Amino acid sequence: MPVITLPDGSERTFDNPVTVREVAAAIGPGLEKAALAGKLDGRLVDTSQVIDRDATLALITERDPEGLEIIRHSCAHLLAHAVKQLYPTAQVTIGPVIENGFYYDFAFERPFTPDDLTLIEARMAELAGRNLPISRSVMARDEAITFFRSLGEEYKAELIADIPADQALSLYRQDDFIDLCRGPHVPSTGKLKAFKLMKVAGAYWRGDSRNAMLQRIYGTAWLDQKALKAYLHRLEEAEKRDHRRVGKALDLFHVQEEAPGMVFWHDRGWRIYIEVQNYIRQMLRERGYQEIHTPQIVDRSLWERSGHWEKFRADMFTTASENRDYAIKPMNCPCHIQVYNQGLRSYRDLPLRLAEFGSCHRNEPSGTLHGLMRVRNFVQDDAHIFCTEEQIQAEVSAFMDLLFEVYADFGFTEVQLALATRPEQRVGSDEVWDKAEVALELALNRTGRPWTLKPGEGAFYGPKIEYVLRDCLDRLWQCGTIQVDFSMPGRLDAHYIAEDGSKRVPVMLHRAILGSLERFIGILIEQYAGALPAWLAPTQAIVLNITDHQAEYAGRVEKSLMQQGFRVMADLRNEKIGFKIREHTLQRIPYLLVVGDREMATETIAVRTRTGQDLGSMSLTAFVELLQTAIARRGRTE
RNA sequence: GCUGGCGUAGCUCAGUCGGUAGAGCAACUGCCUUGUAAGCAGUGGGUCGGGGGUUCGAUUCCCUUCGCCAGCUCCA
Repeated sequence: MPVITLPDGSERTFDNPVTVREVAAAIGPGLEKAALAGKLDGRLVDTSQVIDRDATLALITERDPEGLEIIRHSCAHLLAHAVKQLYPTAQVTIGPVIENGFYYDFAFERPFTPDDLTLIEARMAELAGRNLPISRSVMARDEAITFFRSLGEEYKAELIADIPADQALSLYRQDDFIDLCRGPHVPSTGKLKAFKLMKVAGAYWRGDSRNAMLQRIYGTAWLDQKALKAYLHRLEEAEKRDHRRVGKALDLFHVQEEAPGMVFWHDRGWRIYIEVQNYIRQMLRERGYQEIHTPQIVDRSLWERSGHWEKFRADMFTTASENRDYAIKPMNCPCHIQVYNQGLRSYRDLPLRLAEFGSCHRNEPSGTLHGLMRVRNFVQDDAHIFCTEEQIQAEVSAFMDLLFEVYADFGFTEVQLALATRPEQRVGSDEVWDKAEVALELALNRTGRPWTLKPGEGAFYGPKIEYVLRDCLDRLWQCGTIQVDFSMPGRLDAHYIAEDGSKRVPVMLHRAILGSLERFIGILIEQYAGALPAWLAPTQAIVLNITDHQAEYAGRVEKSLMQQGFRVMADLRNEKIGFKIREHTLQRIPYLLVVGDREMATETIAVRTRTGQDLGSMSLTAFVELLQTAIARRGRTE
């Protein structure tokens, strides 16, 4: 005699056990039709779920966020169903929901081609059109292993073997296709109305590179065709912002075969680079950092002492001269300790903050290189803070304040924060780890921002906080970081004399705000789609004459602005003004200064923005003021 | 590094079921002296990523190598 409590608080009593679908039907036929699943006492279940005792129930439809997730999950099954029909020898593995869609991994004797995807998608549409009922059943674990073995599904059997023996498993069947799945699923395939297969790529079985490589088919799924189209359109728009495309169009940088993963910065890109660097340089100075500069190439013996030679040799570029082996530095810290070690340090010197725009080389695997985002040669806004254990907390907090201030100046407010804690393999006592992890956690909580925990993902020498930004295609890139290091100062003989006269080893904090300047600029380019704010724009204003007659005046305007410290150019070509405006607007120059006879006569300039706004004619002084205001605002919008 | 796809003019791309290539934009030359997102005409430009093989003949087919793209793994 179950009593069902609905989300609005109302109760319905049934004489016999009922299914979720029957409850929906009792409320109304429209709801019965719309129900995709139920939420029974907070747990997502199928509409076929039988309820035999009192419970709270919410019906899940397209309007609930869970509804779309279930649709995507069922789409993954539909994909597997279609693949098994078309290619019976393919083996199914897993098919989870991801952001914007789903994927399914298959083991198959030959690669899937784009033509295969077309066929598979067509079969999916056909199966969806037949509105096949999806039914759930339960099977004992060992029985399930035998069952999937008999189907030749070895991967599935392996997955099930990892589940405790006493546990019963749920199976989902649609037509001739049966898959192991926790569920829930939509009641029938007709609920799947808007999906598209996107791409096929390799993926290791169980995410382990020692395992076989499977084929992963990615798809996207939405509530209706309109939402699907909107998503595809969004993707196209995002691709237009891709920093590799924009970097070429705006003549910022290039890469070429002879130097894979290393950037040739052109004048315009380098102006951005310098501007970013100088900004950070100033911020660090104001906060008590010293800027130093250390060698690119250092003898092997230092890397042996630091531990890099043993652990990361394959990832370092090396060179040799006169019977000595060298490594091109992959990071700056060992060199910074050398600077620290010059002279005897006192506790009064701490915290000592050493910063460097150090150019590092790491021999990253070829498959991981990606435009400016993942390169083999990069410059970090790197610094190492040498301090006592007691100072960790204050230094981390001060760093966080600085970091958010800097990110805000660049217009980034959405930052993902994560704390990576002690890994299995580590150095240092648990006591010290406790202290460091607590210090980082306190600093995170103090921000009032959400953060995630990554247990066991800290470095072997200490825990760290990661600051992650997204690119235009929703890929995540770590930019800032702060890491506590208990190991390296000791390995490289760093000491200070404490208040009581004893000799102690300092703690070292590795920290960066932008991380790699290359990556950060890549993200900036995408953030602004190339239209960088005035303070970063390679060219802040361009003077355009209408005819040769104003060439001399235009030159004077250019020179005056240049002498006042602005990045300005003049375009005196014999072209129509419309042509010039189009070209420089596409080059994303913030201000276009048009000078014709009228302006020349009145000693003014006609100002137009790259967004097409006409600011009218004004004196040069008025424009300088306007430009200065824009520059001072940096990337902040308020 | 792994799996798959791709590599044609400065750029974006077409093409060749094997007979040494084409468009638009850009560049160059000339005309036009122009008022807020493309003025007109003409000209030049490619060892079709590199190497090897098959063939009378390869940009096209095969092998190999490098790079790029997508994803996976990795990222001190």
